[in-house]
Amino acid sequence: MSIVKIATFNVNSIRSRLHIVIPWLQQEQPDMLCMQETKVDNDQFPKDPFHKIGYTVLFSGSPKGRNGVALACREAPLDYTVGLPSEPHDEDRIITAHFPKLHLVNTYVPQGFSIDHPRYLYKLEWFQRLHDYFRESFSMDDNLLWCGDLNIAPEDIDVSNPKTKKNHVCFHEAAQEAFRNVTSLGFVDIFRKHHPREENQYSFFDYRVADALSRNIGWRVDHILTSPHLAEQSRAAYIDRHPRSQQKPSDHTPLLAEFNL
DNA sequence: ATGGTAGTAAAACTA
Repeated sequence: MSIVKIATFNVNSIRSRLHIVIPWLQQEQPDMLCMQETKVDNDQFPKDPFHKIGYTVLFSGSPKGRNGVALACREAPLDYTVGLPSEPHDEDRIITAHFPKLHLVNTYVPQGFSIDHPRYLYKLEWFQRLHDYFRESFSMDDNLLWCGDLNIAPEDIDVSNPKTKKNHVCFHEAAQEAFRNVTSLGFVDIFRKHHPREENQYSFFDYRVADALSRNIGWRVDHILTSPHLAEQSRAAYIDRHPRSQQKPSDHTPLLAEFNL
């Protein structure tokens, strides 16, 4: 049995965040780092810096220069796929990797723009398509882990001023319901398991809010969720605010979880 | 109540 450390981090452009991500990996030494919003097409992904510090890196971007997901790991997976099985595949939003001891799904869920916009409907449908993917392609009796920037704060406790955010696409009731529909398959929120009812724990701080970090005005929209059996093997979960204090930080900060596997 | 910043890129568009 060994400790397996898994992290998720919306890097908001991997090329602009290498000065944070590479030293952070060397210091924290997670077994797997799931990244979102890499904002780079596959032919331009900076894989050499990861290889030089002993990490394999898988990635799935697109020519659009937005979205993009990646997975850095100390040991390469048995195999991996990108995209959802249903149309449109959104290969720049989801990467699935199969390891000997667990199955990992790293997602960048659509943000939604505004609750009266077609992109919000797309977000709600995306959660449903993800639900169908989990139900059809995985067993909740396996060690299954779903993580990433899920663009949803599940409850009032997960945002600074819940009363002012009821119509925000990352807090609106319909989005919360669509998210709960996925977690109802049996997913356990690993951060909440270890910090029940703990307030002021956020993973996203809007650049446009002055001094958001020091005033702790943020959102908990990045998550690590697992099947019940894997949750029983979790030993810790924590948000690492340190990278948010670096030069040119991402607007998100890493979330980590440790498991006895 | 609006707009605030940072990324992609090369003017808006996205978050």
